[in-house]
Amino acid sequence: MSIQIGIVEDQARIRENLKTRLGFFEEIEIVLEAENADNALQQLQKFSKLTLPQIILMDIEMPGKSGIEATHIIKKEYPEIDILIQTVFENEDKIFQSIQAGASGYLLKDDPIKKYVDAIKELVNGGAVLSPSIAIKVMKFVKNEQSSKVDKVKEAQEEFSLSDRELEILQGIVEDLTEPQIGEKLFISPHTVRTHIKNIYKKLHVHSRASAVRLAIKRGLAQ
Amino acid sequence: MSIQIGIVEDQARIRENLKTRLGFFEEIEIVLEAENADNALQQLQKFSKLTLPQIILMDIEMPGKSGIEATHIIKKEYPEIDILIQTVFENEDKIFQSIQAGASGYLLKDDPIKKYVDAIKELVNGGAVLSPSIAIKVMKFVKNEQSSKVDKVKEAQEEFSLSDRELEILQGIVEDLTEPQIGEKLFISPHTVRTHIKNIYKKLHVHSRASAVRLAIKRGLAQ
DNA sequence: GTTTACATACCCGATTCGGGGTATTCTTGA
DNA sequence: TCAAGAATACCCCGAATCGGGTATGTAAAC
Repeated sequence: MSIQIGIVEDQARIRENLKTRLGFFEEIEIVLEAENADNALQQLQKFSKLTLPQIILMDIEMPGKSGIEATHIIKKEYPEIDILIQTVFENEDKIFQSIQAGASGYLLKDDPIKKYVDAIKELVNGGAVLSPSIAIKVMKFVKNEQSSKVDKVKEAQEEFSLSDRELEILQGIVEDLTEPQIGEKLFISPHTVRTHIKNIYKKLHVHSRASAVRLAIKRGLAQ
Repeated sequence: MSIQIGIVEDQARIRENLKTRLGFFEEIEIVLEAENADNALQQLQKFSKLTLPQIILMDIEMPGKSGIEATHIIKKEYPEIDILIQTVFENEDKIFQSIQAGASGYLLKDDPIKKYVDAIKELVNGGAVLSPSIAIKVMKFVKNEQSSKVDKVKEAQEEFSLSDRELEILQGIVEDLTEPQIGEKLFISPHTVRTHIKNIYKKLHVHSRASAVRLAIKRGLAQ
């Protein structure tokens, strides 16, 4: 039972090349080819549910709708189709937009055809495939999203040159404590709290509690 | 020039198995083997900078320090060493902890040896490698982290039963506009703004701008 | 010794906010 | 028709914040 795939690629030379080379693999059957997204979408309408391609190789840069937009639409109307992006783009924008659109794989155009075949097989088995240079960017993203909370606070504290005391006062602001309440908590006069707040606002370049809270949360100074 | 690797794995049978099978590849040279993290760290101290292994195959579950902890330490003291996790664990906890610790690859123990060799080569070339069933989890994570901003706002708006107008007023609060300024912007009286704010606070269960801003940002109602 | 940063403390007037209310009109759904 | 929600508008008053200042003492670095 061969794997039915589609190829969406605006450049005829590349499309024919892919078709030819993938055609050598008897476990792969090309059932759709399109030169742009709209053409692909039109063709998809003519398939019955049972004969839809299982995987579509999708270019990104095409006239009319981009491959990313097409991915959005296909994943919405045909969720069972897996999209394997094939592209020259290694920049993070395109990578993350593709993932967001629902792509299950991201290969580069200069990856060897063997990699394409392996990827197609993995996708059919419910996995995902990332070219190594893409995988490293994705892992970096994951690492950054999960940076230790403590480290982030320290970094931001340094960025804004806040003293430890000022960070404590800021925490009181974020918790919506009044000046006297912060004073009570830290065993200082409300007047002292007021003075610290003025200094904090100066360092953060804000003029109100609302702004201070917003910045503190967005920049990792508080939760 | 062969690739120098290390193997850290507590189970002797698996360690020997890996060693034997990888030993068949002449582009790979095993220069370190350890039954646990501490042993590996001790051995690493005896290498000169020039002879350190380029890649370490790291198990996760071991007595004493886990492979994840060891990865942390190694990436800190020997940042040029790439860590390839080899493990039975497919759960997200372990995946993300490993990535956070600095691993460049994550393979499963039942992946074929060919995949190990390919992964080793890719890591040396500066890429990263994820087993397909791991890649799909990572991509899901990325997709979730990047959920459409518009969708999130709508969901949260519904969660708090805010009207469209109330959402606009809340945006004005987040932007630190005064009541008269919000009124000017939306062509209504400051009194009207005041009334909307009261309604918003009731729905959000807050009592101040600071709290409203904090909640709005944390819950996706505003940026 | 001097300077800077930090922590502490205080005063004052102006402004805004917050919460207690009041009210009318329009739209939608039962 | 009625009720509820939304949008609009207004009053009152006390509380709290904000920004302009003032000041002293300590510690560390030059």
